[in-house]
Amino acid sequence: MKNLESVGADVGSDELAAGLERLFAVWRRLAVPGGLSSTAAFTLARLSRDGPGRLTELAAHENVSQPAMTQLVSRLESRGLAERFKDPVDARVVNVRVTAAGEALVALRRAARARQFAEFYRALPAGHQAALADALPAVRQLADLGSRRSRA
Amino acid sequence: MKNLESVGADVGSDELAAGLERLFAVWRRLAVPGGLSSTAAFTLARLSRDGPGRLTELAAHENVSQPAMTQLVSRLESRGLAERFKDPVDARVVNVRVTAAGEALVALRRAARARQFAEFYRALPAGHQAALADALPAVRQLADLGSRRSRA
DNA sequence: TATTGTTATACTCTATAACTATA
DNA sequence: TATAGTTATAGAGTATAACAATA
Repeated sequence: MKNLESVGADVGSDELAAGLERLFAVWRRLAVPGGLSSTAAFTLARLSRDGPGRLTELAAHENVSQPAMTQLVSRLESRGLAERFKDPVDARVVNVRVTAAGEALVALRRAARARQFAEFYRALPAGHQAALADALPAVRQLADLGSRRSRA
Repeated sequence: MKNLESVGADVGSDELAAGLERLFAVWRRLAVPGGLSSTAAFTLARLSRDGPGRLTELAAHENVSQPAMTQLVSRLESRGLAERFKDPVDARVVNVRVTAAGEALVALRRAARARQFAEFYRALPAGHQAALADALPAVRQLADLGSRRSRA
């Protein structure tokens, strides 16, 4: 446990960011099935995780223009992975949800990535495996913090 | 410390993969300067980190076709971020290295991301910060394992 | 009038196929 | 012949601008 008032925390954060940057570079190259673009994959995963959402909200969340999201949703819809449905209180709004096929694909992709990640994980010494397991709650909270900010 | 022969290790790995998936969904949306495409950014960062490389090797490493890398390198070159140079022993080969301007941009982008990551990090309770700091060596080794496999 | 979403158009990035130069 | 890279061409994905419908 370190002194919280020292700059130690900040230095650790920079080094951690550098490590995650490298890990992400590895992560993004993992082979996954489905032939989805990066934005399509993340949008589908987010719909699966957080439930249906408005088109505009999805666009904002993925840092993409509204027309781009219109077309992305159309692509997902034509592949049967997601579908539009009307909003009960505002006729302008288009809501989007994942279909069963979409859920299945998300699960398939997640499993493929998890399988490859497990290979690396198993190659780590026990101490490192334990350290990662101990960091899982922190990782989750970081993800929560990041998701929350994006909706502000 | 857990029993290494149990399935506990695998379960931990799957949950970890799910947590990282969410963290990377946040990570990829962090605002960074420079207007580089995803592949351009990762290629430049990799050249900066691992030194010069052959064009074909870069294409393979980024999971991109050789023509795509030819054009990506041309774009980087026209922006002054990277440059081609001849191989001393094989005239067919094109080697690529980062320029000083390229290094500066990589550093700028890294710093921008680190700054935003630090915000989240500081919002974590001390215990979670410590857990992440303790996991840093494991994160680095995971990144090493992933990079190594891609060159096999 | 402001907001939500779509359509129209152009640009960037990528892949496949065909080509050139060197080994 | 095989390998390294480039050029040619086409398709996917995105942005900006202009539009339609609803609040």
